Amino acid sequence: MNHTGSCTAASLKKFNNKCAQCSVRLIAFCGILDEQDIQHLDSISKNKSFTKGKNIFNQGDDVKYFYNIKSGSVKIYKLSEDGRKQIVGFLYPGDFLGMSDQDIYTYNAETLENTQVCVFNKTVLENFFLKFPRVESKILNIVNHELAVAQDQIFLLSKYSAKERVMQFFMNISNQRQKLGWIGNPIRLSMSRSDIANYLGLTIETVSRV
Amino acid sequence: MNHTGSCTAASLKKFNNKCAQCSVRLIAFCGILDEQDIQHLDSISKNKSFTKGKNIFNQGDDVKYFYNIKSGSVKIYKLSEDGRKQIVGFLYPGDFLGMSDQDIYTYNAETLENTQVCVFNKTVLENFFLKFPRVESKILNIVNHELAVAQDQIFLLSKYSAKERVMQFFMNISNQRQKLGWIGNPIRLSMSRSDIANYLGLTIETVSRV
DNA sequence: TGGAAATATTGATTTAGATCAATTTTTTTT
DNA sequence: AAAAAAAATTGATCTAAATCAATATTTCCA
Repeated sequence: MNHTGSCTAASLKKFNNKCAQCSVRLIAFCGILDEQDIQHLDSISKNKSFTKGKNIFNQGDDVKYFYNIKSGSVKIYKLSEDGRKQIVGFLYPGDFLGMSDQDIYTYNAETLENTQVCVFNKTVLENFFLKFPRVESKILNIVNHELAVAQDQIFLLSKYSAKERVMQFFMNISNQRQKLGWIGNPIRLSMSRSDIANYLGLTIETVSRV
Repeated sequence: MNHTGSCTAASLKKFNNKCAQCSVRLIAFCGILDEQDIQHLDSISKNKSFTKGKNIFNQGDDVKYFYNIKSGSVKIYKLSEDGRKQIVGFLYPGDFLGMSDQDIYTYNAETLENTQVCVFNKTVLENFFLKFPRVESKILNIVNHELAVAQDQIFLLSKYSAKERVMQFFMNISNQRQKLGWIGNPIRLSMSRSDIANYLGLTIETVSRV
């Protein structure tokens, strides 16, 4: 065994601060935990990095981990049996992903750029919920928000014209950035035209035109 | 004061069994509660009936109540500023409705036929969650399922042809009925062609044709 | 039960956006 | 920095589903 340093439990604790100092803490589900309780969460989370275009998980895989995005962005998409693909959402710093109503992920998650995430073991985080039910309440609120966003997208796909869809997309991006406190101009989008078109239920040519 | 009967608390309790004997108990969120705990839920719930075509609540109203459907069916739909309407779901016995990510309902709920619901005061049920966190976990699972259904609908609206949409709709109805243990044939639909068309992002003429 | 109103079907025509195709621009690699 | 590859734009044509229109059928209610 390698002894490069000798630390007591107490002195270790003060270095165990990735959650306490996390840049997305206040906008993520962990924002409801105080300085004391965040240490518990810290002990069950791990940081991980993905380069651009990597799969975080795939549709059909067993749900082993939940994720929080720290930086970068992610597209989530579904594939049908015959290979058709539909992007059902874009996720940004502070967003939580990986939860499912089943034991398997119901969609693919792929990074749009270099992305840092915070990883939780599914079972361990679920046990954490038992100790801190307020955290599960917060997650419930987040999933309800995702549902509301999905219903808005249903409206868009069914009732909006191509022009309206693209306009709404930029409105959403703008609101998203405002929420993250980003005021960058000109706007640089992490997703391709092809991803935008797919998400909006249009072709790339139509998006270019409108 | 009117004394038509004198009951002790104990004798009252044995009549207080609408939840224990509820026909949808095993398929609704309350199914996870045992004979003991269901009594607590019973004491905070109230039955209510709506005739066909009545609003249970409207988009924009303050969220005061949550509902469980006991019998009948409900359509939930969103209205845009300029009056366009989009049905985002049909709900059946056992389904839970009224939860929102905000303090206001984000859609309208209207009965498709005579419908019996079970009503919970929002604040009271939220306090109940604090005592029985397993119930909130169950609700979280239900909302995750609704999200998965909404994402399937996004796929349908963006990638399926008119024929495929109508076929998928009948598949869903069929699965729904099987889950409720209904084997009725021929199938009687509670929603109009116009509702089906709206839900599937089509016109009534196209649904008639395919 | 009959007649009105609502709902559904079928037909003719139009159109928004898809598809096919040819550049042009941007990004990546050498 | 030049060449190659990838992504985006622009143009011409096509088509699935919308719209407009005319019955037909079902439901409602007096």
